[in-house]
Amino acid sequence: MSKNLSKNQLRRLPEYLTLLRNLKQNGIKYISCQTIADCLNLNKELVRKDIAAVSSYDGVPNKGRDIVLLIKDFEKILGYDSSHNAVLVGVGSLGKALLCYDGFSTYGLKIVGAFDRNPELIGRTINDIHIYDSRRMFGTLSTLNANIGIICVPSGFAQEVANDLVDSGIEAIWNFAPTKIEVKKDVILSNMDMATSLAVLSHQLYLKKNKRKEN
Amino acid sequence: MSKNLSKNQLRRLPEYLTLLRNLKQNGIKYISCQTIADCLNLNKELVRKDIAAVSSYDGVPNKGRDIVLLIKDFEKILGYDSSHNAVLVGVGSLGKALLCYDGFSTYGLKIVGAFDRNPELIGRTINDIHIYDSRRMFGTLSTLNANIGIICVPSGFAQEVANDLVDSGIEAIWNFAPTKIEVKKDVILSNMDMATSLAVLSHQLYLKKNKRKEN
DNA sequence: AATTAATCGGTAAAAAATTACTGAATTATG
DNA sequence: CATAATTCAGTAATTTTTTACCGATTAATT
Repeated sequence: MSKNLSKNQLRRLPEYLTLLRNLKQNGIKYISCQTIADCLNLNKELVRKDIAAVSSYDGVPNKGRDIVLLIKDFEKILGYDSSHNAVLVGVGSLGKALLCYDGFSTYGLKIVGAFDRNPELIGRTINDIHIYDSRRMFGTLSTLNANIGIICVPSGFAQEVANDLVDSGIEAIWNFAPTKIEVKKDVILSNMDMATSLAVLSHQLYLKKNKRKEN
Repeated sequence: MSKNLSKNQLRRLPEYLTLLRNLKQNGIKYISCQTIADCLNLNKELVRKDIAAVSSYDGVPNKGRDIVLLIKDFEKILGYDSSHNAVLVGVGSLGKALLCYDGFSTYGLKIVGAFDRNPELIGRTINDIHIYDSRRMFGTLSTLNANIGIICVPSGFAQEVANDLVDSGIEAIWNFAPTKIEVKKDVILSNMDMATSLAVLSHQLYLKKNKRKEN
């Protein structure tokens, strides 16, 4: 079980995990790399490599791997086993949506508090999550025991909020604002980039349109 | 200007575009690949390749490229120039958030209608976007002139909704539901995958934690 | 007007990722 | 109990992506 996963590999892991969880739901006990590859339309050798990098034990010939153990390996590598506490900053439309979104627990994420600077929101509760004054982040954060900060403020404030989070001792930032932010390199940063996701789709529409013109 | 962009390239394009738009805001007129590389912490040769694949004209030595023209090239390749009309299906917490989100126009996307099957929502309007009965998708969709469908329903209904959208003649699907959906191959599909984004972050937290243990 | 400095595009080299292959091991089947 | 069918791990080959290099070109400077 190596720990040096490439970025591409890391992108595939959640797909495997989703599939495995589904299969387990359907009563499957053992799973082979070949089967996974077929399900996800991937090359079987690629899957073999990925699984080998994640799995803590060898597969069984003509049988595959115990799906329960494999899921555990994935969850461990992805850090989904030990639940992470997160705080969300910026209770606007997107922020509210995320507070109400109940799917995060699947990924071992729990939102334990929110911050905003709007007096009308401070003190209120959304989906049992308390909203604190973002100007008092430093003190509040330490009591919440959170190590992930979710940024949902408008682009113009994202960097400022990131700085505050870092100053308050956060370890990782998940940025939903459509802008680049910079943090010192021992802080982990992941961008939830709608632009990128949309770009893939939009570019293909562009190609399709041009193809039509040609004909 | 080639049109065969690799997936990695496609992922970088929105970053370039965001940067270029920012620079333009700040009054920059000309931009070189070197500068772009420096700003984004990328290899300059890589940037050169990417720009060459997108730009419709050559750069000027010792000067760079006209930033306005370059932005236009990006917007064209990404399909952001001709505005795409989209409909959103599933006006739950996330769906509402997206309806209220005003950043899509930056990407040439306009939500022209929404669908839900909840009678309390049907007929209402959110952010000037009308909510229609999702059971009457087929007829309604044709009047809205939309070619992108945004799926925001719970996982269990995502495939069903995708089928309805395809049957109603949609060209592309942007899936926000945390599940895999399948469509016939002439329909474009892009997943807005929070799991993937979170995985990157979560895995690094895992590595960090293990490192601490070692010491 | 000549020189300098910086950029470009194209090609070549290096690195990384993916795919293919091979032999050994194990379960299931006849 | 032997055979056949799968699967696995590890290595090798291929493809793709990224990085480096080089001569030509052009704007700015003197």
